[in-house]
Amino acid sequence: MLELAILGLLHGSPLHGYELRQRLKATLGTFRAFSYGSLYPTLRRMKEAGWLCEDDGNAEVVAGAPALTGRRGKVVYKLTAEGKERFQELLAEAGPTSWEDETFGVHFAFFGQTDPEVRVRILEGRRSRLEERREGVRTTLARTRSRLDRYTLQLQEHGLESVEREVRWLTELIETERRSTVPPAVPTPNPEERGAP
Amino acid sequence: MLELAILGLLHGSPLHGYELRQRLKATLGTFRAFSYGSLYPTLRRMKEAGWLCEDDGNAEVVAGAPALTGRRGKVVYKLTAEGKERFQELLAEAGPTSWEDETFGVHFAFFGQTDPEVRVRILEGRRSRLEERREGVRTTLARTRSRLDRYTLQLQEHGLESVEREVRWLTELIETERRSTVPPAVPTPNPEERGAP
DNA sequence: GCGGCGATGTATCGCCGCGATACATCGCCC
DNA sequence: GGGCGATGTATCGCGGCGATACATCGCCGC
Repeated sequence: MLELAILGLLHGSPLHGYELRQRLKATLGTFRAFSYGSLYPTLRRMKEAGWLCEDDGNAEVVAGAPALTGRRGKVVYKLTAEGKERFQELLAEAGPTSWEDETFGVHFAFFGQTDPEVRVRILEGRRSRLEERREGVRTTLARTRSRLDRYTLQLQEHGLESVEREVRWLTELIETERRSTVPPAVPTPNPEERGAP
Repeated sequence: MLELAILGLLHGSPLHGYELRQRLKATLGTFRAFSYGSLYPTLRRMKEAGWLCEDDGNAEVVAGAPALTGRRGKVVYKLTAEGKERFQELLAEAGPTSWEDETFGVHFAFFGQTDPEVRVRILEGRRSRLEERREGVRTTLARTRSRLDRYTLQLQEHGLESVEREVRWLTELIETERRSTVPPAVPTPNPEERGAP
């Protein structure tokens, strides 16, 4: 998850750890913080895996930063070719099957780097998982409702509403995505039915 | 966090691991699952700490025979006196300062076991943390809005709305809590019922 | 000039919880 | 009478968090 985020941010421009974290907060801050305690080890791991390498010395490509001259021990990372591959690979993957998994958020943040079909697929995947979850909660809630005390019940219902809200959001997004994917009035007769309803 | 949940559930009646997990899903399922991978180690830790003990009513003396090659019995846990203390202690604590911290949900689920003042304090604490967070997001969002691409922006805004929604929820709860808390020695002459469930 | 202090910057440690996995027993239905 | 799903206990590796430890930089007051 963090891996994907790093790949995505570094896809724009090379960055060093601290800066990376600022970007992380700026782009994903609403649902995830990512402390240094995970950032630095992950960077190291990724470097060892070959997705990243150090961009030392000459690069002044760092955009929008104050007048920094990289003379200190800043370690600037950039993507390798394998890293870019890996990024696309991860982006296109549907992401794990857990409803708690916030990897979706990271996927979503980098939707700009993907094709429309992948976007729709991922949005629908996320929605399905949430719907399963919603049904699960509804079922157990219906079965146990009478035994739950007031607060537990309120908690469950609030949670349920959150899930429902996100499902609605996703549905909107999917529709928008579909609408904007409409083939631009090409005179070609529409021979191909696009998969899932 | 899981510790608090276990304490709370065992406060009702002694349970064994599997059952505990079912309850966990039923009462906290909307925001947390708690796998066995955390449940069993936590139980062990808590037992060692003295909050729990085994509620093994019968037949423990048969230790001599090496013949029991299988036959793992259910391990039923119950709270010790210290465990009950610990529960109250944890319940009354305001819970850590992180906005991601879902310990609040566990607190809330066991509000029935606490006094009204503690409830209000915890609700307000949670709300404060969310408000801080909301302001932080708003600020960075205002500053970086123009540089963010469409999807990132949408993500941030959705997240922001979620936070706002929860703040509203909490505010309602606080008001309800305040209203239903009978202020000591204030003879308000308005006995009208508000139709609270 | 100089001393403090907050922002920038890299890095590690211990803990917690998750998902996967392994293994064993029970009970019900075909 | 046997298969299979629910019940049940337990462990492992890993990803992420919060705290912490150090450095350096740049700006402020004095």
